Formats: sequence, structure tokens, C-alpha cells
Amino acid sequence: MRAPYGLKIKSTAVYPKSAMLFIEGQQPRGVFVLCTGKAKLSTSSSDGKTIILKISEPGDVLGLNATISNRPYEATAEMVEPGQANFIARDALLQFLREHGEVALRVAEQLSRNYYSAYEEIRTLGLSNSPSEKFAKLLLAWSGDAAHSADLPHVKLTLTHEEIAEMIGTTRETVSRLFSEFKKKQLLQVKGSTLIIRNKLALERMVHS
Amino acid sequence: MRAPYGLKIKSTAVYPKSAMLFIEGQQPRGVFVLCTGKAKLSTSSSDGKTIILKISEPGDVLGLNATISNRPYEATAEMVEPGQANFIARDALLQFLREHGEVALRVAEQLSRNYYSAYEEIRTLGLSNSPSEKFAKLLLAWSGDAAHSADLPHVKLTLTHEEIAEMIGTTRETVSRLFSEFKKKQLLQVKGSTLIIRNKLALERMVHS
DNA sequence: CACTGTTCGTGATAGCAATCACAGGTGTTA
DNA sequence: TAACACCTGTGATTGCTATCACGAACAGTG
Repeated sequence: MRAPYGLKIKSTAVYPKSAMLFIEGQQPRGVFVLCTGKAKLSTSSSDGKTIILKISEPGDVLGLNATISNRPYEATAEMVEPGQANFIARDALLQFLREHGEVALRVAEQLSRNYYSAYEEIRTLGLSNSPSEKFAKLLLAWSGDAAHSADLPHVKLTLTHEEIAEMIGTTRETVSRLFSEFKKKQLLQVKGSTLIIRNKLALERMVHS
Repeated sequence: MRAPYGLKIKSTAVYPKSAMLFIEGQQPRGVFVLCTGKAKLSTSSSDGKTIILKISEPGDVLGLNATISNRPYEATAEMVEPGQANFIARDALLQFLREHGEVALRVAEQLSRNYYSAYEEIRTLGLSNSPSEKFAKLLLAWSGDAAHSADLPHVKLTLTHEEIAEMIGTTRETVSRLFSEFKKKQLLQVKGSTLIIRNKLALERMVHS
């Protein structure tokens, strides 16, 4: 991406696993556009509890909210799969947006998408009480962008039970038990690091919202 | 607000209590700018459970996210105190934004603010387990924009216990018990429909995040 | 004032999930 | 291959809060 007069506004870098793109509370330096790899967005409280808000995929823009409004990054972005990202500094971004109304509108759309997913998170956390329901919801979200083989959705399982627990707001032990329970009920099946959704319909019934 | 050439893009109306500005799931017609009164933004699941996301104050722009991204309204907006609001239709808004980059940027900022408050909600729901903690958090948020008399924050109590329960994701009965408990602990005091925060410090210690 | 509907206070109970504890598994490094 | 760090499974226990059930307080209305 180049602003008029050849001003280069982005810079590319490769980040290893566990690299932090930015940390909750830092002043925003700019945005990161994820090109390859995955990053996890999380926030934690002073007593050590953590929630994972989202696993970002290539194409996502990270840190946009903080950068636009010039407030501290509200989450921590950590690479969970190594990859490449473009960095765009705050000043350059704002300048560029002021000069290009349509692009600013696109940014607004992206922000709006961010809002929607935050909003979905609220619905999940606030409207569904039981961990099983939230777990089912997560599985369905995964199966949404999954490869189908033999008609059943396959998902690569890259998160630990601990991390899954942080996504649905429960404990590691409960996630373990949920896996056992769901396997017993023939809802899913685990082969190595591949998770197979065996009964999507039943999961949908559990969520029913 | 007038676009160039005198095109009028807003229209004003007065809404009584309980009037719905828009309802969750509707196609977005445009945004509402609240001038006077208060509106409550809520969402509910199919099994009747409801959460209140926010009580909007004059100056707030309602329905912006849905309108910008042209997705269904994600929440229901209902007046809780009668008041006046300006309506701006979607087409007019988008046209106007395309022609005015700086304004589009302002809209982005507003969206970003929305995101922040959604985000805070996530932190509250996800990181604090106990209802007492969430209740304390709510009281502190209230005391933030409160009048101080004799050095103690006073808040007009306009919500029912049921509604408070919907704000912190618990039940009416629990809210009742929380009021009793907090009164006994000298944290607050209720005089008619006025709530007095007696020990803000202790509340802050309960939240400690 | 009697009537009706809403809101509020509070006891009793049951159930679910957090917590603690520990053993077995897996993978990585020297 | 031994040592270590991390992840996973599962039992036992406890505490908290949703739920049910009622009666009291209160406000609006004919």
C-alpha cells in the first residue's frame, strides 16, 4: 500500500510463535495486518484470569480500535502460529484516511465487524449459562470454517484445553470433562490433533439461540 | 446537519417511554442520535433470557454499527425515559460520509468507542465470576457520572432489580440479596429512589481489576 | 377505598461447576 | 534414555447461586 507521492506507509516483518505484536495497556503505535499465521487476542485481570477474545486469521487487522481512538491497546496480541504481518504506523494511517474518504469508510466497516464479533462474545458469555452450551457454540463456530471429508467437518486442534477454557470462560478441568462427555454422546471424535464433529445437528440443538 | 446543496438528511421525532427505536434482527434503516431522554439497548435469546448492554444517554448514536455494515440491528433500542431523537437514513449517511473523509473518521472513532464499551462488558462478564463483583462494578460505573452531595456520590435509581439483574447477568433474587448484603456492609444506602454510595473505596477493592 | 399488577424481600433446596489433588501421558532437550 | 516441563484425565469436596415459593410493599386505576 502506497500513499500519494510514493510515501511508504507499511513495513513487513516475520514473527515467531509466542511473539507479542502488542500488549494490553500499551500506547497504540499503529495497526498490524496479519498476512500469514495466527494470532490470539486476549485480555486478563489483575488476579491472573485470562480470556481469549479471538483467534485472528490472515487478513485481519489487529489493533485498529486502539489506533483509531488513540487509547491503549485493549488486548494482547500473541502469535500462536508463526507468520508475517504488515505494520502501519498510526500517523501514516490517519493521514491516509483523512485523504481517502472511501477507505475511511472501509475502516469503519472493519471496526463494525470487530464490534459484531465482540458482541457475539457478549451474547455467548451473558446469555448462555452452562459451559456445555458455550462449548457447543465454540465447536459450531469452528466447524463453520472447517474442511469436510466424508461429509463430516474436520478441525485441526491447535489449542490446549487451558486455552479453550479461556475462550469459553471456564476451567481446564471442565473442558476436559466436556470432551469426555461429548465423546460419549457421540457428538465428536478426536484423532490425534484432528477433531471431527460427528453430530452437528445435536450441537445446534444445544445452543438453540 | 445539512449536506451540500441543502439536502436535508435528518428528521426529528419525540418518542414516549417504552417506544422501540429499532428491534434486534430488523434490517437497518439508519441511525438515531439521541437528543434527550434515555434508551436501553438489549438483546435476548430464544429462551427469553435478556441482557441489557447499555443505557444510552443524550448524544449517543444508536444503530451505527448495523447501519454502516448493513447487517441487521444487533440489539433492541427501547426508550426508558421519553425523549427526542434525530433519525438519519442509511443512504443519506453513507453518501455524506463518502464525501467527507474527516467525518467518516469521526464515525470510525464513535464505532471504536462502541467497541470499547462492548469490550468492557466482555471483561465484566468473562473475568469476574461472582455477582457481587459485577454488582460492585456497576455501582462504580454509576458513581462515575454521579452528583456528589456531602462528598458522597448520589445516583437516581431508575432501574428495577430485574433490569439490574439483566445488566450483570444474574437473577432478580440475587440482586435483591446483593442490595441487602451491601447495605449491611455499609457500602451503600437507599433513600427513596436515591442510591448513595457510602464506601467507594471498598467497592473498588472488591473489583480490584 | 378496594382491586390489580408490578416490584421487592427472603427462606429452603438442589445442582452444577470451581477447586484441590494427583496420576498418567506426551513431547522436547541434553 | 533419562529428565523435565507441560498437558490431560478424573475423583472428591465445597460453595455459590439459580430456582421455586410465597408474602409484603407499593403504585396506579376505576
